[in-house]
Amino acid sequence: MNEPIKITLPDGSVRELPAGTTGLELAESIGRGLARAAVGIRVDGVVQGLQIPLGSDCRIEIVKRDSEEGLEILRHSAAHVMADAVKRLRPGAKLWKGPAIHDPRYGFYYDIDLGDRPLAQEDLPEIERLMGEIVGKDLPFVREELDRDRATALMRAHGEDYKLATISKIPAGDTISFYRSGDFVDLCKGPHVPSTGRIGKGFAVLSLAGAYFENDASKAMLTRIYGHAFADEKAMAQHRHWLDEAKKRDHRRLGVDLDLFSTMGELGAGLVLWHPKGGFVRHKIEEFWRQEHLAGGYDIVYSPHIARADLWRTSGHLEFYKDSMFKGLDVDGADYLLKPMNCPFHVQIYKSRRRSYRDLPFRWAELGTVYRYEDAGALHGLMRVRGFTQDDAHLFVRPDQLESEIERVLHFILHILRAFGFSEFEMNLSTRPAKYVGHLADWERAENALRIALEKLALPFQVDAGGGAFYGPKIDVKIKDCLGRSWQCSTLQLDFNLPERFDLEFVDAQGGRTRPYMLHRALLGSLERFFGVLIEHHGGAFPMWLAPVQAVVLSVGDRHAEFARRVAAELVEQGLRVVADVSAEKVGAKVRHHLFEEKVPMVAVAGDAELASGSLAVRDRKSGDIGTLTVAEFGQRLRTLTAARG
RNA sequence: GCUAGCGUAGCUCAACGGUAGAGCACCUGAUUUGUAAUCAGGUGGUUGAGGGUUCGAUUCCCUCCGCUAGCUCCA
Repeated sequence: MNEPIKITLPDGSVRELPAGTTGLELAESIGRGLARAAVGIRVDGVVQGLQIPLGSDCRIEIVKRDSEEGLEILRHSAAHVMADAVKRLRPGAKLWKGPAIHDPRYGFYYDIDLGDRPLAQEDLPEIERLMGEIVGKDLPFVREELDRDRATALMRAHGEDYKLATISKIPAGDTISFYRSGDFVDLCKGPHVPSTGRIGKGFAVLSLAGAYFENDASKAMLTRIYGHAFADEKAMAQHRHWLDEAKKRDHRRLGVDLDLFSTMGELGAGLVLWHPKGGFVRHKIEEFWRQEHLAGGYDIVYSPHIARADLWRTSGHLEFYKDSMFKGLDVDGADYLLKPMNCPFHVQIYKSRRRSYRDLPFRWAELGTVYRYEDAGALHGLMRVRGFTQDDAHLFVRPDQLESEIERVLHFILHILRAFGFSEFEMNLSTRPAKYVGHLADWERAENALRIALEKLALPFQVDAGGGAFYGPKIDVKIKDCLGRSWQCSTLQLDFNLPERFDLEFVDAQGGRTRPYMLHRALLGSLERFFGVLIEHHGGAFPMWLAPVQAVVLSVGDRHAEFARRVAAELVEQGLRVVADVSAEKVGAKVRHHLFEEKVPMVAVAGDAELASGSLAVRDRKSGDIGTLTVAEFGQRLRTLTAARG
């Protein structure tokens, strides 16, 4: 019998068990329910597999399958089982790697080289079925540690070329471990569930894609198979429901259904047509944006879509972003380029005359349409396009104004985003990368100013050390939509490059020349993209202030048509967006069409009773029947909701 | 750009070597309707484009364009 060891449980109680007891045996000794839910064990803070024997006194915590770490173990183990299933289906398949991932959409994947026998979407159910068989056999996951030579020999024997590459990258002295489940063996650090049965029934094989070996576009393209696994079938079903919900809110779908916008091959990929309804929403967004900017101390500027190549040479864009700029236009023998950014123009406005310290800061904003040659494969609906309008602004500030201007911009960003119904944000500070321009002292000061501004906001933020652009540090703001997905929209960036390249200066109080700090910022980012996010967030049902049609007056029969038209016209005269539907349809069909297909916020029925009393029977898309309102009350209600931006 | 897949009427889909069909939408007519689909009739497609194989191509092959899922990229 082994020496007893002392095991401290999370509640502080201590158990004595023989050394060599496995985590699973320990869990069983605590309780059967716990043992059933266990997928791993945290030993002195480190998560490991339940099959590993405990060697000495330790503090432990059982990792349950529905915890974040538990799910990771579950998903990672499911990835192994999936690879096992794929190898049964395609015996020559070579594995690369198959981790669990943190993404609301996917749980795990495995990158596999299938040679000349690729898998198709139709093969996924078969993979899932084979996984079910392997889970049903409840094969134990057995950990093996091998020295480098044996490890290499084992993988060579299995024809796992990619694993050989991985082994060669494992530093000398590190443990090389494998996990076996039945005949399947995989190079893997672990941890894994004790046996395949523990994966349970809450898993699915979801999709196929390509992925480069070692994430390098110059290397072989492997097949990536995505799957998901949850603690139980119910959670898996909920996830499927989430996927359905996301599909229903897809802005590309809603763009067609609600006639908001289109992109079509006839124009060229990644170019957007805003239809009247989408155009109206954009008009409202822009109207609000201009109003807030003017109130917020900005001046509005405009700049052209093209400029001489020289400008882009001076700015450095041609040097750094040539591949993503559209090819030049020949204008009377001179080379002109479509603008990928607005900043050089704003810089030129700055340079158009001598600037005094008394006039700074300048805050110049523009809804500037830019063109970027994005990779064809990167294009996606409105989210990633080749022509889009940035809600751009550039600030030229005196050194002593830097901190206060940064703070001001951050407040402004949140103010604007909140107006669109977003309330959750993720802030990210990106600092100096290895390759940078400008002076170290400027970088440090700027990073400090950004950090302090973030701290003052009292919103949590992440630091991406070294993640800044070569020309300056930045803060990015992501918004969370109603499905919990985050979208990067706002950005605030310092620029130490352009002021230098264009030799910007102002006359300071001593009559000397001083270089201003330059800040770029965008709030919505791209109007196209923001519109896409807005469509998905609201599921196409825009809030009253943005809705292209705010209400429809429905006549019950022909004798109410004139009344319905008159009421609609009256409300339109009051500045509301109301139309009458006097078609020969039943009321039910009209309600269905306007409220649920067109997603109009309100309908108002005009029948005999309403005609007699000059009122309307109002129904709200969200809250249902509101009752009878006079025409004046109805108009007032619409106005109130519009003003509330609700 | 890369890998895989897809492209048939405005939308959703059928036909898969033998000159293209349904539902919805749209138009017309009937119905006069009270809160999630009234009925009938009709219009509508050189099957993304071009080339090839074939007696014959929406169907098979090639190129291009576009789209989708990822990967790479994203000032």
